[in-house]
Amino acid sequence: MNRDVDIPVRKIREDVWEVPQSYKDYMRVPARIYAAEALLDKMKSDRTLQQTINVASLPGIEKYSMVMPDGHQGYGFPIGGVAATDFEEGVISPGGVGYDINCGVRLIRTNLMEKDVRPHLPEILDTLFEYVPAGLGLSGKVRLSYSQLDEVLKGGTEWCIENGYGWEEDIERTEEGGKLKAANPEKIDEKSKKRGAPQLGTLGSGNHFLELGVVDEIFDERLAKAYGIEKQGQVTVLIHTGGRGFSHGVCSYYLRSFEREMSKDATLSKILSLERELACAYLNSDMGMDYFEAMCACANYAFANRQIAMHWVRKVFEDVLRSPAEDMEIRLVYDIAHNIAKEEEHEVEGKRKKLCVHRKGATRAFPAGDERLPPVYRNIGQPVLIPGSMGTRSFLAVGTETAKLETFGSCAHGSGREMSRTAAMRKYRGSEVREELAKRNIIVKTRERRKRDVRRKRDIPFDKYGELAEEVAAAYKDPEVVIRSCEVSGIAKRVAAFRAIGVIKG
DNA sequence: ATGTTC
Repeated sequence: MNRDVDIPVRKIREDVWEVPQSYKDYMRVPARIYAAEALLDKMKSDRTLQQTINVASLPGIEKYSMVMPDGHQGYGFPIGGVAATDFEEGVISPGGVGYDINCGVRLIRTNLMEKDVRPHLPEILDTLFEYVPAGLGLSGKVRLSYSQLDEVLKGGTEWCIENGYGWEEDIERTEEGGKLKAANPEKIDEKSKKRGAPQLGTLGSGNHFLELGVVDEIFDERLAKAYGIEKQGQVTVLIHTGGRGFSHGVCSYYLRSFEREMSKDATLSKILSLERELACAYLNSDMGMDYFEAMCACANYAFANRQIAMHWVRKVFEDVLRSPAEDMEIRLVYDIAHNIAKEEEHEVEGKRKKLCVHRKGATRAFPAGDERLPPVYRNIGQPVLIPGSMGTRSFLAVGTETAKLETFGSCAHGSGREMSRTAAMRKYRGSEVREELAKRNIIVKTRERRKRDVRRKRDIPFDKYGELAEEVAAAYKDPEVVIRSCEVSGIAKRVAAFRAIGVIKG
């Protein structure tokens, strides 16, 4: 079961572990694991540790190849992987970003209380479901021409605000102001543009969701208040989605191109033979920079996607509750990317360096005082969003000095999968998952499947809510364990917890 | 994650 028990892992301190660079000759830096022992043991049952070790072979990697407490096996990099490479001499790797570029989360607060919203919950969810389509391959309500799509790719959240999809204040409450300046629409292939143009403002599938919740517990009153989180029972909204089919197309396109290019370079050829999924290109090369600029465009698309979804949340609350969004104080707390490679400066061995920080299923977590934070949060610290799964709590945390010093200002991004989708489908029935949540007063809305649309697996009976089983809480790590490990290792500090009352599941 | 197999 535990295939990686032979890897030498030594304890650095509570919930921090290290595999020395000397373990393999291709490692350029040690591998670091931020996790409680039980989480570390789970990482040994799949390829998580081996993948973290492989990432340590990337040219230009600084300090450590890291994996966060919710880490598990992914494509090339583990999900939960963090790796920073020298921007001048190092490489960029699409596997260190993921297929869903700028998949991320947005937390919204309101001044409404659970009792105000409960009676209207079914209507709110039904209406939201119309405005923010959930499921594979669907089109959104915003219709874009190709030239408008290019404007979105360059402008991100700014384009949304200029075109009536949000408030000016939403911009500074989004990581990087919702706009990566290096974005270049010309670096996107036509096929991805065609696929992505109609999908803006859609939720997608899998673990993507739009969730109405309430404040369940406040751990730090001062910070919570600064983030607009004031009391138990206060209604909040979480949106988890990313760059849709658009980003998937771009990632696939560049992975293919990278593999062809790598065989021409001796150093990169070795990486390709070690692990094909670690395709990469020097940032200081045409191919590397093309991907970087395309990836930034995808990131802007995803920021815009979540911004437009929030716009519909404001509109639906207005329509159903018959009150202006301003009066209900439907305000963005923060929007954060958790699948991205960012140009950031960090201190390495006493020197400030320009790095490419890959966060793949990992969240930026800057502490108070960081000059890159917007004025509203500069003296408070960056809000860190760690959503749970269906029926478990989600957390709002804050970045720490330890994170800044050790993990290039990064921490966990959520609970992390623990059971494969197929395994979850075999073990649980979607309808039962839905009923169990209903017993706990959590309404789940999702696209119902028709029998003829579902490719039958012989041992799994048809269920119109079948896909819900893939996202059952038991298929994920317990978020309480993940947040504890973030705190014990020192890379984040919890501020508040939320529990869901209504979920639109993608 | 994903027009769930270019």
